[in-house]
Amino acid sequence: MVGVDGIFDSFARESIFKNKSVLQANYNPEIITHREKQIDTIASILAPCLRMEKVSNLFVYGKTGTGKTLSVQYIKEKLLERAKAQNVNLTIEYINCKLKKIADTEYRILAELIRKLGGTIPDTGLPTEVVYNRFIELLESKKQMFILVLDEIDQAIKKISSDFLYNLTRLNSELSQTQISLIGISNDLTFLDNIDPRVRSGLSEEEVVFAPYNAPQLQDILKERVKIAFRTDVVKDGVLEKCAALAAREHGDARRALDLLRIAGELAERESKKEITLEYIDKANEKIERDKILDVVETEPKQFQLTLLAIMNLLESNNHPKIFTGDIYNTYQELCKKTSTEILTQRRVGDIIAEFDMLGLINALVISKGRYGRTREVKLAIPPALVGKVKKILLDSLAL
DNA sequence: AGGTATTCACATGAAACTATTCTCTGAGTTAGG
DNA sequence: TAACTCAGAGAATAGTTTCATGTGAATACCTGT
Repeated sequence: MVGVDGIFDSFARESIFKNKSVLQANYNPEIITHREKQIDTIASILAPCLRMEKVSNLFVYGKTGTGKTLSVQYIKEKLLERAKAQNVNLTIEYINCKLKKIADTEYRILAELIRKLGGTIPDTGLPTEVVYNRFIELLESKKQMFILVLDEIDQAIKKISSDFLYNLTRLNSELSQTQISLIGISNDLTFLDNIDPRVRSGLSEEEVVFAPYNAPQLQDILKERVKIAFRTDVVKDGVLEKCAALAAREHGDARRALDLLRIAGELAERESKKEITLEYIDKANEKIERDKILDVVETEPKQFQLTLLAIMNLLESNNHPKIFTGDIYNTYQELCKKTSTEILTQRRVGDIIAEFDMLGLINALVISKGRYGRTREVKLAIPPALVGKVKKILLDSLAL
């Protein structure tokens, strides 16, 4: 252990970082490498707004970390600059629909918009229709072009019905002063397939796809940032390439590549090293995985923790590596009695198991055992090195 | 042996319910003129 | 009479229950050889 003074000392020394924020997620670079084509396309689609002409609704697809949000934000800034210079009354609002408690329902998205436009609206208690009316009122208060960017729109539509989008596209007919256009950003490429065709045609008049970066492209991106982020000679040979390769494996996620580099840097610095070597990338990779898992396990509500513990206990006692929903439910019930928690229905526990699958803590595969029914076959996806720690967290937090 | 028909043990979906938190409204109350 | 208080009605939301329907393939059950 270094001790508190030691920690402060190592921070007082010269950092290997020159400007760490460059590697953080919210950083907006001057130039967006390898996205020129998409940016041009989007720009040409949106350009008519500078002449106060209605802009086509636009849909942007691409996996996480492919630069969708970054590109759209970039164009937004440029457009606003230009609009100001040309005296065009243009408003562009960006809303991330995934943010819990802020914009993940119809009501909240509208409320957030109203706030951004300078209105006030309570968090709850009002009929949604009232919120609509206030929104329209605000829009109509002056003549303007309004572009609404809805990021991670697929997340929101899973919860809200697609009527919401329909209403938005239809809003123009109720507006006399304002022209409103939508830009939807989605991680899910199949998203548009499962929504109402009426909505689809209105919504996605134009589409732009962001393909995943490949490893060389990721390297280029990293190179750009490394120049600004680190002091010279901090990043050893092969480090960039490795970051890029690891991230390319994760569907070309640039964010992941940058995270790897940043955390590797932090780890190296913590050990008061002057350079980042390959081993730190491996450590960073592990740390990212570990933190993600531990964070999920810790913050999950009680019933989820009980379910997870049931799964882990079963896998431990049972030599077969295969366990099924029914077994889990039985063990879960026992655990509930032991902790005097109320027992949820099997229906619900089934959903909880499905959610763990989504989170990547387990692998659950729906199989048919023929005469013996249909069920999920569950395997733990937590790395063995972490199992002990996860279990301890569960036992602690459940006071067992 | 080969072909159907059953059947299990859940999965998956939709709707309804519950508890909580919050707004708005209007009746009743209060205090000052 | 104007301002204030406060209870009740109505909303949104998250988490759940209830009810209903779906489903893939191992078996049971035929059927004719």
